[in-house]
Amino acid sequence: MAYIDSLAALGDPTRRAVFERLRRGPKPVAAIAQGMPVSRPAVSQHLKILKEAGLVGDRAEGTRRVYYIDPQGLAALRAWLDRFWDEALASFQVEAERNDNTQHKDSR
Amino acid sequence: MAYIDSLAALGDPTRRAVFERLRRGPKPVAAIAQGMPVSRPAVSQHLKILKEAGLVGDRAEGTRRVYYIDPQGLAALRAWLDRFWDEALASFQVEAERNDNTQHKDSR
DNA sequence: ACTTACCGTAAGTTTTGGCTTACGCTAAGT
DNA sequence: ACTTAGCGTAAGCCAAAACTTACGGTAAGT
Repeated sequence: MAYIDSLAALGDPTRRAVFERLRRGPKPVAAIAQGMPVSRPAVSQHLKILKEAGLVGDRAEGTRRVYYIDPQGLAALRAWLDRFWDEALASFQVEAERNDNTQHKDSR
Repeated sequence: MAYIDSLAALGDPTRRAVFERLRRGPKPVAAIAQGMPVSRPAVSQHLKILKEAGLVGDRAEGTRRVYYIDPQGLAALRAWLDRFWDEALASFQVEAERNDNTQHKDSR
């Protein structure tokens, strides 16, 4: 259940900020931490969690570590959300019809 | 930015469990808390946060409060995710082409 | 009217988890 | 070889937040 870790990971504001900084393309850690209100080690810790959640990947590039968004993690989250959406909407529909049947007299 | 609150809300495991119990349709609080490892007041507090995030709605039904999933909250989350998906995939594509250009000699 | 079922909220406690500082490792440059 | 840049990890601290117990309030049933 990768979507579970994804939601837990994206639940934190700073972690979401880290994640969104990779939206435009891969970045080394120092570049991500640049201008952020937290220290670089803090960013590293967040990246670790994001990686465990399958949301980002990393590669070594000399002495620096370049992180990038892993489309698979996003895909898993999207899949969960879509499935949830369908089910919720279906039950919503069912209940709407149920209300139509029970209220015979008046619209309002 | 409703999606922010949505992600923060769904970040907690028990809150996600509460939310998922409403997937099949509306339920009163006691029914939601039924069989959960936490107390009923805890569930109430989680429902409050889910409501503030726009993920659930509630209506009074006699002495009980029936909670249900609010499609709008899910829609906001989906919108954010889709937008993010597009951007991330685009930058991913760009980088893939960049790699093709820099490696002239050999595949792999 | 009295009781009971159902629920929200307050207060207080405990636990989670995010952050910093300190340290160690590897790769590259001189 | 020595230095420097770039990161990851450990230890410890602290604030946020999740949970429990206790209480009060409303609606329905008797």
